[in-house]
Amino acid sequence: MNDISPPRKRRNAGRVTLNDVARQVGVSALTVSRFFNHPERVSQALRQRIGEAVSALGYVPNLMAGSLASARSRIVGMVIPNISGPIFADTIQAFSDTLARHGHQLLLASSYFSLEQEENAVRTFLGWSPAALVVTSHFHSESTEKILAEAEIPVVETWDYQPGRAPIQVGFLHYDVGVMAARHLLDKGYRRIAFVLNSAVGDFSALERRAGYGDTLQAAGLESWSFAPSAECVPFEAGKQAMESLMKEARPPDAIIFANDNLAAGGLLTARRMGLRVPDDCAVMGFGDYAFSGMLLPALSTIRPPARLIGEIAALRVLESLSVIPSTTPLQRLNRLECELVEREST
Amino acid sequence: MNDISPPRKRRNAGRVTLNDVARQVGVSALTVSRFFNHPERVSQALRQRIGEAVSALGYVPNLMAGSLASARSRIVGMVIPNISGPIFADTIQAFSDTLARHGHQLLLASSYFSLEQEENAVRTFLGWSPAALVVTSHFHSESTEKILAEAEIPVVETWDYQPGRAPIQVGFLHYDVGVMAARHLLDKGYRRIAFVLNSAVGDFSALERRAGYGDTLQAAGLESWSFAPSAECVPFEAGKQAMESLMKEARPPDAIIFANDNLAAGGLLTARRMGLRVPDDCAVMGFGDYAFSGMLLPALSTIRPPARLIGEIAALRVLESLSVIPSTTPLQRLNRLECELVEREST
DNA sequence: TTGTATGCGTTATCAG
DNA sequence: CTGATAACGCATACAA
Repeated sequence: MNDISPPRKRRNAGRVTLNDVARQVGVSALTVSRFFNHPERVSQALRQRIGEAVSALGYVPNLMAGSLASARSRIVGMVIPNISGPIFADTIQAFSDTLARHGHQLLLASSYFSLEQEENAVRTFLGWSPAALVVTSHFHSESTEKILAEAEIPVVETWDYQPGRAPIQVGFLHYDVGVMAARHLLDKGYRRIAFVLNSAVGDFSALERRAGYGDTLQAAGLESWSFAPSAECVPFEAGKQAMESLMKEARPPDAIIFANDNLAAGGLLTARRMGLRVPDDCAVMGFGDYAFSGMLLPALSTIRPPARLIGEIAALRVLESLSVIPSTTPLQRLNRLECELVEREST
Repeated sequence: MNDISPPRKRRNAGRVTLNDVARQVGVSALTVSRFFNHPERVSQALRQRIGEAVSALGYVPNLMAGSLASARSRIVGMVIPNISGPIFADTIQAFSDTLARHGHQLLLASSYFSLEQEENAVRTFLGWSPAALVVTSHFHSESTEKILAEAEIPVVETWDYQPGRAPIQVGFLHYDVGVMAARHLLDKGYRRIAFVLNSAVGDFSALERRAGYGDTLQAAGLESWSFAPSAECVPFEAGKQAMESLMKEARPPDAIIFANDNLAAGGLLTARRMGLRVPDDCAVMGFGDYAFSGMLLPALSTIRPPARLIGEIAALRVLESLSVIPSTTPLQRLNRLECELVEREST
C-alpha cells in the first residue's frame, strides 16, 4: 500500500523560485543568484541561458528572502513632515527618483511635525532592515536619537545643517534664512519689522529662522517682535489673522516676515482687502517660494530653499554610504546648501 | 580534548530576535510571535511579562522574516505619475495616512506618465510580495496588465473610473469632466471654445477630458478645436504659448479650457500681459484647483477633483480586500467620485 | 493556552 | 567559475 502521504506543500506553492530557474537551466540555484548579484562572476554562456530562462519563466526575485538572508535590503526609509505641502514634495520626488535610478526603493511616512509620529515611523521602518534612513531636521525625541544612533545604518538628516552631529547633514541653516530675510528688509530701509510664526506646532525650524531675524534686528539696534497665530488655524488663515492683528497695533510694522509663503499669501491678500498698499504701507516677505508666490499680486518676495537639491544630494549620500556609487572623496558628512533670495514686488 | 569548534555565528549576530525575548520570559518563541499577531490568544499574565521583555530588550520584529514566512507583507506599493506636482500629492498623503493608521506601509514610485516606468515599478514592487498594488488610471502597457492580473493580490486603479475592468476603481470619469467644463461655458454663453492639451506626453486622461468637451460642443452644433503645446515646455510656458497662438488666429476663441491649472495660469497671466480682459475678451478654465488657483487675478474657474478622497478610499478598499478592516457590504469594486465645478472670476 | 517541528527563498561560507 | 550546505528570523500546521 502506498501510505506515504504526499508531502503537501504548505504555502506559497505557486511562485517561481530561484530553484525553478536553476533546474530549467541545469545549474545550481547559487549560480542563478550570482547571475543577479554578481553577473561578472558567471560565464558568458551561462549568463545567456539563465537570462532566457528567467524571462521564459517570468521569475521575479523574492526580495524578502534575499534581504533576510543578506540582512540588508534595498529599501530606504524617509520620514518627512508632510507629503502634500508645497515644500517637501520636491525633495521627496528628487530623492525617490535618484534612489530608483540605482535600484533602491522609497518607503515613506509623514510625521506632521510630531516627534512621536516620527519615532513610530522610524521604529516601524527599522523592522524592514532598511539600507538607510532619512529624517527631517535635527529635532527628534530622545528615543529616536537613540534608535538612530544604534541602527548601524547610514542616517541622513535633511532640511537642516547642524555641525557636530553624527548623522550626515544635507540642508541649510534656518538661522541664516532669518538673517537673510531681515538683512534684505533692513537694506530696503524698513525699520519696524515683525515676524509671524507658523501655526503648525512642532515646526521648530521656523523658530530658528526667527532667531536669525531677532539677532539681526538687535544687532541693528532695532526692536524685534513676533506674532504667534492660533494653533488651530490653517496657515492661510493664520496669515490673515496675523496681518489684521499686527496692523491694529499702536505702532504697526512697516514690514512682516512670515514663517512661510502660505502664511505670507494670507497676509498679503488680507492687506489688500484692508486697503493697505504692499509694500508701501507694509512689506511682506515669505519663505519657501511656493508655486503660487510669483503669481500673487503683488508678487511675493521670498526665500527659496533648494528643495530638489536636498532630495537628490541626500539620496547620493545614502548611495555613497552604501557603496552603491563611488564616494565623492571624501564622503562629506556635511552638505551645506544655499537658499536663494527671490526679490519680487512685495518688499 | 575539546575539539568541537564553536559553531561560529555567521551573520547578523547582534540583533535581538524573537528567541531572545522568549528566553528572557521563559516561554517559546511562538508565544511571543502570538503576542504580536494574536494578542487575544495569549494569557493576560504572559502578555504583561512579554510586553516588558520586549521593551527592555528593545526588540523590533523583523518584518522581512515575518513576511517571508507568511508570504505576505504589510507593504502596499503605489505607482503615481509624480509626487511633486500639485495634484497627486494629496492623494499620496491621504493614502499613506490611512494605510499607516492600520499598520501598513507605503512603497512609492513615480512613472512620469511613462508606461514603461510604471511597468518597471510594478515589477520591482512585486519582488517585495506587497499586500496590494495601487496604480493610476486604466492606461497600462500590455505586460503590466498581465502582471497585475496574475499577481493574485488586490489591485486598485485610482484617478479613474472604468466599469468592466477587473481592478477596483476609485476615481471619476475624465470624460465627464470635459463635459462639465464645456457645459459650464456654454451655459455662460460662450460659443467659440478651444481646448488646450497638456504638454506632458502620456497624460491620456487629458485626452479623455477633451473627448468629453468635443462631444458636448458637437452636440450643441458648435465647432471644437484643440491646441497641442510643444512637448518640451513646462506646463506654465505651454499655457502661455497656447494663449498667444490661439488669440492670433483669424477667429480667436471666446473661451479656453486648459488641461490643467498650471497651463491655465500660464494662459491667464499671458492674456493679461497681452492686454486682454479675462473673462470679457476670453474666458479661461482649468482643471485641478491647485493651491494658487484662487489667488490668481482674476481667480481661476476650474474643476476640483477629489484628490484626498481618492487616496483615502483607495486605501480603505485595499484594507477591506485584505480583511484588515471590515468590508463595507458589499465590497464595491467601483467607486465613482464626483468632481466639483469651482466657478470663480475667469469665466 | 502553549509548544515542537518544519519551511519560506535567498545568500554567506567554504570547498572544489 | 561553480556547487553543497547552513543559516537568516519568523509563522504555519499540528499536537498536547
